[in-house]
Amino acid sequence: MPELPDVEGFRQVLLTCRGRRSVTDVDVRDAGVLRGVSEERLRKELEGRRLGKAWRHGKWLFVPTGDGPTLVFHFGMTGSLRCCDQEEPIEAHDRIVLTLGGERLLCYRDQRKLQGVRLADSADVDRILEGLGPDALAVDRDEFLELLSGRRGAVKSALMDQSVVAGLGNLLCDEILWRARVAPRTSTRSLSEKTLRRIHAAMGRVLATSVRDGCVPPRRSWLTGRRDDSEPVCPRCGTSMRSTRIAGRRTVWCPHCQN
DNA sequence: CACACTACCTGGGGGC
DNA sequence: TGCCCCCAGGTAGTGT
Repeated sequence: MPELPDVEGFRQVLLTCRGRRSVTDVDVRDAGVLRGVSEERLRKELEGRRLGKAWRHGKWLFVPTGDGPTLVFHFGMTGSLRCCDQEEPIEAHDRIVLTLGGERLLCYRDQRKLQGVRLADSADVDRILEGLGPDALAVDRDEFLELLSGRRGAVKSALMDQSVVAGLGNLLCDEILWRARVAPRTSTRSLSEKTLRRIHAAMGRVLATSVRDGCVPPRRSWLTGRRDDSEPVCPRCGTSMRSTRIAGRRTVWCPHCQN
């Protein structure tokens, strides 16, 4: 599920989970989501510390803990973060549950465990950021053109590459290219500057709406709202949409609008 | 270096 | 009903 807009929503969950209460309990219900940190160390480092102001880069979420290490979340394809009262039931996929201020629960839920939770010192944080391009929400037009220049492969592959631009995932890329009327397999190198600008503009609009909604909205007027139909048609022109695999991911596009 | 492909996990759905 | 295979909004590792 989580692409930039979803993770931005999880950041809001942290910011609004009743201020910055200190961690009073750390319940690791499935150590399979811990990356490079033991259950014992996670508990030791977090208990008694206050969660600072969360920040996000691409699909990564960073939570400083006062003078301690930074708590780092990545949500893979199925992760989420929620804040609830202690009375609410813990579900099977709630892998880590933090108690804040003795009363609120912060639950890291993730079915597939493709990614996970880690503790990072500042060097670790730098290492993560080094592998990422600029955040998709912060890339201006000129920088976008620069980032995509010299790329040979499919434009969708370039947009999906987190080291180029951070935050775009499979749904966002299809949505952006559909809105910009560019076929996903088009070689990046063959795109005119004008077309690249159109993609950048589409990225901005798609992200703005998606961040507001906390996800890429499955509206019927969007490609995302059609892609799971048994026989999807383009919301713009009614043409049957095509489906293929690019960069290992299912890719849906309109052969009429996007070419 | 740029790119493509697979493995890593779990669970839901379709076909037989 | 059970089993098997495929698929799913991500990334790291490996090979070309």
